[in-house]
Amino acid sequence: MGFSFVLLQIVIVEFLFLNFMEYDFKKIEAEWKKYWNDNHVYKVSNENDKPKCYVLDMFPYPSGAGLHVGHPLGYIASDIYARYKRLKGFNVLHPMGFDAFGLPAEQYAIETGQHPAVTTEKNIARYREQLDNIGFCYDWSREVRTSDPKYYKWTQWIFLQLFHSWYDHKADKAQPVSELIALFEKEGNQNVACPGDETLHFDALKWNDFSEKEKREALMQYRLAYQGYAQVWWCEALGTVLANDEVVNGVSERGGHPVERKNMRQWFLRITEYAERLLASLDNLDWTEPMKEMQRNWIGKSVGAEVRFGLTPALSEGEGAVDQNSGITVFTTRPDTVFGVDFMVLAPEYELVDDITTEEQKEAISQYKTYVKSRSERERMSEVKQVTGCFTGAYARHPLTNKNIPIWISEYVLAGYGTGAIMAVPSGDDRDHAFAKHFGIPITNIFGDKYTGEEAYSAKTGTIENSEFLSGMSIAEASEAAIDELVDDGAGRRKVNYKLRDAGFSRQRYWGEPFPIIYVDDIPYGIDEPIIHNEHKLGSLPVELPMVAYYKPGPEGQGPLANIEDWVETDAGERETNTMPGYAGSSWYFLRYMDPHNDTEFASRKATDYWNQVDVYIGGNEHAVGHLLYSRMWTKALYDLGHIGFDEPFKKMLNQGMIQGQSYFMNSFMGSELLPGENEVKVVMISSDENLEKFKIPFDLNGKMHVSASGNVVPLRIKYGHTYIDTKNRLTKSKFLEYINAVPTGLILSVENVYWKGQTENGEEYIQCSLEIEKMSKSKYNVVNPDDIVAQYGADTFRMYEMFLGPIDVSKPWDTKGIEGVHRFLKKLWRLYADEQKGWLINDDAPTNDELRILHKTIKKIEEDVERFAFNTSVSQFMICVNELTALSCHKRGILEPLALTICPFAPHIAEELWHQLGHTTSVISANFPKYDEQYTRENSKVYPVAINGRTRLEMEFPLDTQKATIEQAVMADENVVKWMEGKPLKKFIFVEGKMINVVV
RNA sequence: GCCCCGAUGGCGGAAUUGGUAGACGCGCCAGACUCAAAAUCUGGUAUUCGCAAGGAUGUGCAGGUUCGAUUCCUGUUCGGGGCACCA
Repeated sequence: MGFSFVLLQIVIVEFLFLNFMEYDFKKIEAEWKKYWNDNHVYKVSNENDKPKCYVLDMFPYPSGAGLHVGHPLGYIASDIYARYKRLKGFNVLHPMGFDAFGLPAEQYAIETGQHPAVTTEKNIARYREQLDNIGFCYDWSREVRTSDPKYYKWTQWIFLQLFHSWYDHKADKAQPVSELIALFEKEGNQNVACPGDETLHFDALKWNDFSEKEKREALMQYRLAYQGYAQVWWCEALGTVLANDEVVNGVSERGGHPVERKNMRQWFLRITEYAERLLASLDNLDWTEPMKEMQRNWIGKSVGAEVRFGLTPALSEGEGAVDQNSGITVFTTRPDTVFGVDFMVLAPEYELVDDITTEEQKEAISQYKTYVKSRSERERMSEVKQVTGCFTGAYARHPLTNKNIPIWISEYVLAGYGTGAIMAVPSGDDRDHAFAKHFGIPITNIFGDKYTGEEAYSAKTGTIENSEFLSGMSIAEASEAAIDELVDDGAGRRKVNYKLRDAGFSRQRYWGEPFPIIYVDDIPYGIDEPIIHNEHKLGSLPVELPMVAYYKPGPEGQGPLANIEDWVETDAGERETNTMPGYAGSSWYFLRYMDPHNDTEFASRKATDYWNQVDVYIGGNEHAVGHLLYSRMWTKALYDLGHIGFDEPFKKMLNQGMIQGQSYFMNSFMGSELLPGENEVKVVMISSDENLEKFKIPFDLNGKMHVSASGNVVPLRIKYGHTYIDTKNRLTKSKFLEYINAVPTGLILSVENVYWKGQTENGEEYIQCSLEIEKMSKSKYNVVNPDDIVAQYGADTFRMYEMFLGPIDVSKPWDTKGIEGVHRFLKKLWRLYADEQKGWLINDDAPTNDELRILHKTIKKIEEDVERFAFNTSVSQFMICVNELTALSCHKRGILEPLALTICPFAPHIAEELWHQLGHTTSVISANFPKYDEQYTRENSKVYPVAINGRTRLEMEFPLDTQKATIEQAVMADENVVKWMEGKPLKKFIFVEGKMINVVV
């Protein structure tokens, strides 16, 4: 014992002496993080002569699971870019904050009683710690949190701007509602079509006669933030509205209660008024084409016609008659098919349905509507093979032929889509065709031979037949002619339709921004309006979210705020009890970073003019249409109203791919699972079907089988599987024991129950497991914490490894295979500067040409790569550079000082350490990025691949400025070329300068 | 179902504008150093035929355009993301 203690001491002493110049990333990283923090190295000023550059990350939602290795992928990329730009002489704004309102915190509050503000605070602290650990150059003095009253004060303020605005199509911009009122007083609304209700018409006289309520209701149809009705998931048992996410397989995720669609009064943003501008200005953005394409598709502009079908006399006469004016208007992109209409389909929610349904059909229609209430929009759109519907018994009148057209309802027509009604042309549309076949509705053929009777002819070529005056015309001609005729008859008009729908802006939740709205006699007013502000002194923002003791929903599906009577009731009236959705705060946060502590404005005009648009925005493409579209709309609205000087928020947009998790499942295992909160034992059989057969597993052992919907046995997930599984996806007996001891699985697991698949090379028994790539998420137990990686290898290795994994925009599973290589590279880099035994190695010898070539090529490559965001190839180049310099035993300051600067954006800690070791006293980030010298990057000859008939056969070297004729002569004279030509005559000689030579015979 | 993306060695990937497919790293194999191990270094490593020289094949699959295709076009399969209240 004593002996080995002495030995240990010797070893330690030896270790300390011999390794004093070792690459000690722990020490280095801790030291420089402290230095950066203490010296405010990353603080950015709004006053600066340098050109500006705004590099932004999508801010995270601080979830309880903490940051996982997938989050930093984009952050590292933007950090590299920000540091690079700073070294290149830009004043770089690179901020970070938190999207802190959201459903999960509230859900957690419901379950545990902890206030969302408390858990959010805690989660943010954790995120901050994890982010700091990676060494980002954020200016934390500019941090924003959407749940901070100082922040959401301005979210509410912007909401009020939208509430007090309308979209003026003549000026093509948002204008204050006050101007609209002035207009109405003068001439009514005859010159400003009403976006919310096309049937709303009034003159000045009528307007002035309107009551306050009527006026406000009319204005509501114009406002950019307005109230309307929308369907939500209503869960009777929980007494609450559920998010789409919380509804799984048609029942509530919590408790498995039934849910149904319910119409509720909601706030909306009239984003549809911006549809055309959002579409048009995409062309000028430096976004990826797929990203723009997704937005275009989401906006979904289509040109066609609106066609009005009248109702048959039977419906509009006699007792219980339907109003003669209430025909059915449809939108169609194919007016040319109007003579092929065999029936009409209304969305089951369509208002008129109950009025027109005949006595005989009432029961059937009612039953069908009940069924549809249980269906999500997604299901209704995607399950196309399943045809459902119901006949109303009523008929419409075809506007051109006067024929009776049966009116059906079906779930495949969505209420919020177009007009909520379609004219069905079975011979030309697949779904209409399937519907007609299914219900035996006779089909009119308007495509002649093209329609076979088997399937619809939906191609957009050919001529229209059997269609009166349209017969023989091409589709384009027929469309025009049909629209002209419909317009003449007063039965239709040309129409541009957008798939884009107004954005629902209400949530029946607690943890979100309260609306700055008070109802006076049931009329909603902004709290900045005189009736509230002057008379009741309630007008100041923010409307703070009150503390609550519990998070139960309010009466009739209202949010929890409805329960707080003191808060709801004010002198002026009742407060709005809904809160704003998650995207409210995130729609404008990039503006707040520019001037985060401003108490009097959301951001000063000076600050927004200086920083202007975000130069580079990096984030996941799951936000391609949601967040990015809303931000664009808010920016345009703020621009229209004169608050900012630009109308697009993000000049350049880059997507980061998702880092997926690796989940492991046992394929051959038998055990039993204790159901959560119950004493019931569920048998979990984990096996391939062959094993089920083979071992005749008693299904009825102690309880139920764990069987999926498809009837297959569900494989058992191994939580945090990556720490237990070997390289051949096997769980060995010892690891299995370790697993069941360490991880609470909720299972009764015992070794006796295990069916061992076989034995490993070492003779150990194992369970065969399978690997699945899934989203990295806490609930899937496949999350990898960056802290663990940083602790083991350091932040610089982690940063470079994430970049080395591949292009940032590609999704890939997380795998630590290969991280060693990157770590080795950094150690090798270090050894160019310092030797573990001999210490500091830098000398002032003059660099050789070879060394200079390596350096300058590297600088050039890094510059090109960073500018095009190809960081994976940068890492490769650094490796090549270090390998070559190592081979040359280069320890020269003239090479290694610029190299330290070049690698600084990627590995800032080691760069800072080396920079200071080289004798500098200020931060490496304040230095200048080295410039490459072309004389070292230019080659003067090229080894050309010579191909015969496109197949590379040999190589020949020529000086770069050699003429084609000279090369041709030399190539044709080469004996190898002659051999490969096999005596055939030369057909063509292709020479691409600097690339290749091809001899065609 | 609709929209968008992807598929290249055992693995992550490279090939930037249609011009030498497999850079760089991991893994694996062999060797050096070492009492030994770790660390480090050197060489090899797409498949296939061949002792070798060398040849043939090869970028999910089937076609097409081209002197030349991982790259462009058409179709198709599989995987991922989004589809409007998760963020």
